Amino acid sequence: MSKTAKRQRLRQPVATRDALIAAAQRLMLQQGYAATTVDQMCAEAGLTKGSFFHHFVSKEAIGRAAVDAWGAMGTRLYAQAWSDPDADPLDQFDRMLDIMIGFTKREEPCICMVGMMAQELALTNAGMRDACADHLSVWTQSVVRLLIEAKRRRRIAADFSPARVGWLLNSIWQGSMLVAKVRRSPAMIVSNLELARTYVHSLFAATRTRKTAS
Amino acid sequence: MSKTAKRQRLRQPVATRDALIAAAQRLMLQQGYAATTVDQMCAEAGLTKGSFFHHFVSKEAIGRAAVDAWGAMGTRLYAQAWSDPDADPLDQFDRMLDIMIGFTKREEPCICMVGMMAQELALTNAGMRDACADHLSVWTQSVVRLLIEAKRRRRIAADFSPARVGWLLNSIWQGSMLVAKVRRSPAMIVSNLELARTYVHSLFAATRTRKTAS
Amino acid sequence: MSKTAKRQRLRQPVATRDALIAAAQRLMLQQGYAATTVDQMCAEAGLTKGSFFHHFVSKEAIGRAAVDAWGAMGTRLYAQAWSDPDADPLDQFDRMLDIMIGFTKREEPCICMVGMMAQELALTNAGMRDACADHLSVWTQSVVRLLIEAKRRRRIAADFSPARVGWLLNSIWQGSMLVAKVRRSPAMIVSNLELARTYVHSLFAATRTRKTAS
Amino acid sequence: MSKTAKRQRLRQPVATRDALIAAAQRLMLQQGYAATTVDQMCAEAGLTKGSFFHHFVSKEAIGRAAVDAWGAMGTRLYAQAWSDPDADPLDQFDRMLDIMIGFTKREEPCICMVGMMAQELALTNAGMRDACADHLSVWTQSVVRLLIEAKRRRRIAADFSPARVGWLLNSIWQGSMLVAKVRRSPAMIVSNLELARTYVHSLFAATRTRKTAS
DNA sequence: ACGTACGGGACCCCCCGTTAAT
DNA sequence: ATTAACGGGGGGTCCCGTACGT
Repeated sequence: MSKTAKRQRLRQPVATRDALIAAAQRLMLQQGYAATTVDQMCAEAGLTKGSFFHHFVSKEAIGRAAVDAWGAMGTRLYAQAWSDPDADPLDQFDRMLDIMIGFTKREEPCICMVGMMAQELALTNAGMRDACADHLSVWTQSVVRLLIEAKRRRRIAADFSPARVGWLLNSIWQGSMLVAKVRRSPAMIVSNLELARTYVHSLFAATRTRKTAS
Repeated sequence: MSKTAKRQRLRQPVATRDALIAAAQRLMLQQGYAATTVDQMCAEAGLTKGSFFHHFVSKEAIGRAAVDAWGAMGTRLYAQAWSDPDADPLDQFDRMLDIMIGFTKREEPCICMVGMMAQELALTNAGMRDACADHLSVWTQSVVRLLIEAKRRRRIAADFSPARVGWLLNSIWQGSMLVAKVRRSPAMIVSNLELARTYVHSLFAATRTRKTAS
Repeated sequence: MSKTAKRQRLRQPVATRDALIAAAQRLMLQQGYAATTVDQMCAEAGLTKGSFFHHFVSKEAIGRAAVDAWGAMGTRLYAQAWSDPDADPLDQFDRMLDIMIGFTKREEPCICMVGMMAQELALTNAGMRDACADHLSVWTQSVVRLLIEAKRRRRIAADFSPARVGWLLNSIWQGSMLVAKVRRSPAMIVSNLELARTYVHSLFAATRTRKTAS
Repeated sequence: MSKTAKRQRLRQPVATRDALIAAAQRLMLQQGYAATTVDQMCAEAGLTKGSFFHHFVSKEAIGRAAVDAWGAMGTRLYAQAWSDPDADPLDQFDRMLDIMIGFTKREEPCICMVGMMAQELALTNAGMRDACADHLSVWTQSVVRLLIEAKRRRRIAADFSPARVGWLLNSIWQGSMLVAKVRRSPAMIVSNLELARTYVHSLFAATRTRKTAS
């Protein structure tokens, strides 16, 4: 009894797996993929290496799982912005920016797992590269959809390509986190997001505040 | 004879050192810092590992030297844009964007050593982080100077902070390279840079043609 | 098959660990600490280097374990001399000297692991130094206890300090092994021990034969 | 001019050689032979490795030179004790012990280069072993000569072998330095030497103080 | 006499993954 | 599901020694 009890810590494979993924995210966000060792992840999750390879066939596998979990988390996070499909597209866009800004206020430095893995592994690990591309696309497509919808509903100041603007916004977001990390200036991320907000609004003829006021 | 056959290299320490740095840049741009081994760099430079540590005291040292060399290279590259101090600031800005666009047309994927090292090491290597921050600042400051000068010479559409815009542009540049890498879409970098160009121009009331008129 | 052929060892961690310690003792006694490599110890123990660090966190750790094992072995060896607490202290002392003399008759050169590590590492490795000091103290204290007891039971020729004499004896023992090693003269150790025996006896007024008379 | 001046630091090959030997002694006394690197010795002596191998063909060569220099130094030191060949042998012996005791009072820990190298290298380096044996013999023979002379001049309490006692004394001296190093107790060396003094005096019928008094 | 560039090698450490057992 | 023991195989570092200028 006591022996078997001691031996099997949880018997909750899902929880154990999630703990490993969380450990992978923490460590890889901090150190990158290559510098993070399986032993470190095991230590963080409180188990041993033999157990690790029961849940993940390789280090690469947990890396993939960690980015995928991160992508899903991001999708859930942003989903709050467009939970109301009838809301004004620009309002939804603003809510999304606010969510991003909120993300920068956390204690940990504002880093994106997808951006980390993309930068480090894109040229050497095609699977990881494509996974990162997919996660970035999901978010970008949401923005593009918003912009298309806004174009339909509003007058535009000058024509623009929603897809191009969507990718620009994603690039700004990723680049801001990167640059802010070395500068240790989370405030710069907010600054960049606000400039992006103004930019997007400027694409449309009437500013939103005026529109709602009118 | 057979012993003396395995002669030393060229007795050109500077060339050897430069070869090592070039190898470090090539490999680290491709694989990242941690995944790049000293053996790989030596093989690329045609040197033995025993000799490596005569030129660099550690792997970290060559990493630093490689980013610093990259930073200097970038500074030289951009310097062409503002070689003529009397030129119109916005023209200089456009030339700089053209240089960047030209950079994306090379055969190798468009990656920045500073951005790579920053992403991977900012949180674990303070020295590298600060070096990267310095290199980013140098370039940003050049842009900021241009914007300040442009503000003085031209009418502006709406007030803006040159510093904030400068960092936004740098974030766009870094983020574009990051995102383009996973998407394998160098065209997206050009798209983003063109949008940035339009954005900056839009900050000023008068078009550039007026300047020539004045 | 061919893969499973290279099976793991015996799955006897204790035996493996002991084999490693024995290998460490053999090699370090022969070559010293610094000149002994982890590879050599693994080869002697029939283990691979990769496995070594599962049992010992570092080379220093196995060095410590090896001296501690040596110290324990010595304590067991000497314990035979004072197994009978009622025996005459000088008889016990003589038995101890006989045990030492027996130690010099083995095939291997008569060397003490504690003395080896002490000489080489005392000034650069405080942990090892203190461990060696402890092992030396244990043995010295046993001798000191004997001398104190002998003083109580016998008349002394002239007053002496048991502690000082105890450390002198230990110094003779260690110094004899050292000098005998370079002279390749184990006989000298015996000679020194016999002189030490006579010296200790001379500290007491009555010969041992009187004791049996009393 | 200035170039050649800078290039050849001393043009005093003997001084440079001596500086290297002194560095070797300092470092090897501290760390042992194997742990001392050629680079360390060069740094201590203020020159570079290329120059080192001009003076010594190998690391082993400087090791030998260092022990030989140490042996010669010891011989000079002890020679003060028997500078007057007509003096009483036991007085010369006492002076020698006083010189040894003086040696323990220095700031550095009391260590003997010969004992260090002997302990570490006796079983792996026959040349070094024999060199150490020679240096130990030289000193022992001086003591033996003293004891033989004393036996001729004085009445002895009981017969003894000068050679055996000479080697015992040397063993005490070496063992005391070894044990004192780990115990960080230079006082123990003095204690041991004083006990040795008393022991040697006890070999002769009349104590010296009485003899001079009478 | 002395310095610099370099070669070859190996040392300690550790890393990813597997196997057998519980 | 979880663990400990273990295997290969580098990774970074450094070490001793040499060749070759000056």
